[in-house]
Amino acid sequence: MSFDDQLPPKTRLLRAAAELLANSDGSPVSTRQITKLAGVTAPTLYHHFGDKEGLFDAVVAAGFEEYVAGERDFAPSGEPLEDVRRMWDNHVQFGLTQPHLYLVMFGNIRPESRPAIVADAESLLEEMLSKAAIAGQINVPPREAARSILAANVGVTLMLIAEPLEDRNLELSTMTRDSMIFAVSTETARGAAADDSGKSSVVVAAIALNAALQASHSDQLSSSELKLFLEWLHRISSSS
Amino acid sequence: MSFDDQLPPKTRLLRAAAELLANSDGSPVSTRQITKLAGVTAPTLYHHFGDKEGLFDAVVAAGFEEYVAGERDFAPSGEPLEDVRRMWDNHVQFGLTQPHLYLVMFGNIRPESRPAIVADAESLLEEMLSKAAIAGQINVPPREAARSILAANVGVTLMLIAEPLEDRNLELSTMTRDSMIFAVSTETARGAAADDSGKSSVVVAAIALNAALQASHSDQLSSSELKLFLEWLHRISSSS
DNA sequence: TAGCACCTATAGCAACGCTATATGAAGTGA
DNA sequence: TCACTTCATATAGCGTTGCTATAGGTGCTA
Repeated sequence: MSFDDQLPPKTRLLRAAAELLANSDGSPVSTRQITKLAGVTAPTLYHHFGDKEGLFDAVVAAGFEEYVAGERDFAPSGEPLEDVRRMWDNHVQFGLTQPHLYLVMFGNIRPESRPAIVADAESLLEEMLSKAAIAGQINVPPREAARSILAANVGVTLMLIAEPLEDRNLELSTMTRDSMIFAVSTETARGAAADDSGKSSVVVAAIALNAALQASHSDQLSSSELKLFLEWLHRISSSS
Repeated sequence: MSFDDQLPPKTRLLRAAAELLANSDGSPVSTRQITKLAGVTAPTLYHHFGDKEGLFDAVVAAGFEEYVAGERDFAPSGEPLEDVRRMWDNHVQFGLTQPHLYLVMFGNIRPESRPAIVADAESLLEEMLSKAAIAGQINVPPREAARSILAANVGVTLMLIAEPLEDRNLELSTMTRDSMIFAVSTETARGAAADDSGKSSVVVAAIALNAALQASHSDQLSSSELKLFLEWLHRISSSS
């Protein structure tokens, strides 16, 4: 009926909220349910978390830790784009196993907590994409690529969550994933060769150099020189 | 204070709900607010719509009509993939101008109404993609392509909605859009490059950029800027 | 022992979604 | 014209929600 009485009320509240949130089929979870399961009374909740939303934020933060841990856990394969694929799949998997947590994290607009979470997820991806950029494997700046891929990843995951379980088709995920990665990558594992002027190769090289510079802290240029240099690089990178 | 008394209560309820939903900054809208603005009492709402959710569904349905109308309004350009681009942009625009409506439509899981809406949006896209398929312009079945593109479209739109208005960057949309379309299309308007021997370092990238720049006559930099830029490049390239 | 944070409980408020019941208006058939 | 049905609206109030004013314990330090 109630929770482990040894644990402090704050922890019991967190666990109770997480459990109820996970098992509620989309229906809202009331503070009374939570406090009853945790074996405490209302003011305790508000003392520790200020708000119902505050409690949920704490639950989400915990869930996000789990998500990030999942994203970091596998060792780099040496093939950055392959790792990006695994990060994508891990993201989808997290959304499907914890749909309610995921919805609070990504399916809502909550100007306070959401951008931070999104930014974190983005930088995880960007980190990996930077490696790909250094290896000259992508033709788009890592930051933009990360934003774009993450957006598609979120969209796919929400789509799958909303779909009834029986006709949930993961092919949507793999197809969209590979489309996005293919689009930003320099591999031309596609038919007809390319002719185009050297312009896009300039862009690729500029992006690669930019990423490499970020990673290496080269000291060949003074900081003021470097600043201007990077600005020019960016200008070159973002030419059409 | 109240709404046009000439209109039937049902219509007034719909308009009041739509107006309040549009102007509420994410905060929930109560039935009491709605009935007060519409100038009716509670049972009237429940007589016509059964439910608060029923009323909201009706509002969403109206909003969806508007969305579909927007998707259909422009005449086909004869270039199906170009039309897909415009549908994408229209979708994003709809989401940004009616964020709360959009969130109810796409950012939630509501097993009843959502799949129908999604299916409709999907078939609009699929219709257009079928034309592209007939013209041999895509290399993926239209249905799968539509699902995939729509998922990415939704993800991007939610991303943009969640972003604070001042640093909302539509480039995310166009880039993701073109990535998705490029990935499913048979056109290979892609640059060469991807020559690199695999070893990646600042030096290699700098050399590559240097060579590429020599060959391409990029006009992103003025001649004086270019001169200094190349000098720095050389300094970086000849570092130990 | 006194004082002081900290934490928790009792009790209850205002607002919420919703409804049992009643009343009015409008049409229909004899 | 009159009962009868049907649809639409209103009065009043139920149960639940998120939240809080207030007070009581508990364990420290002085």
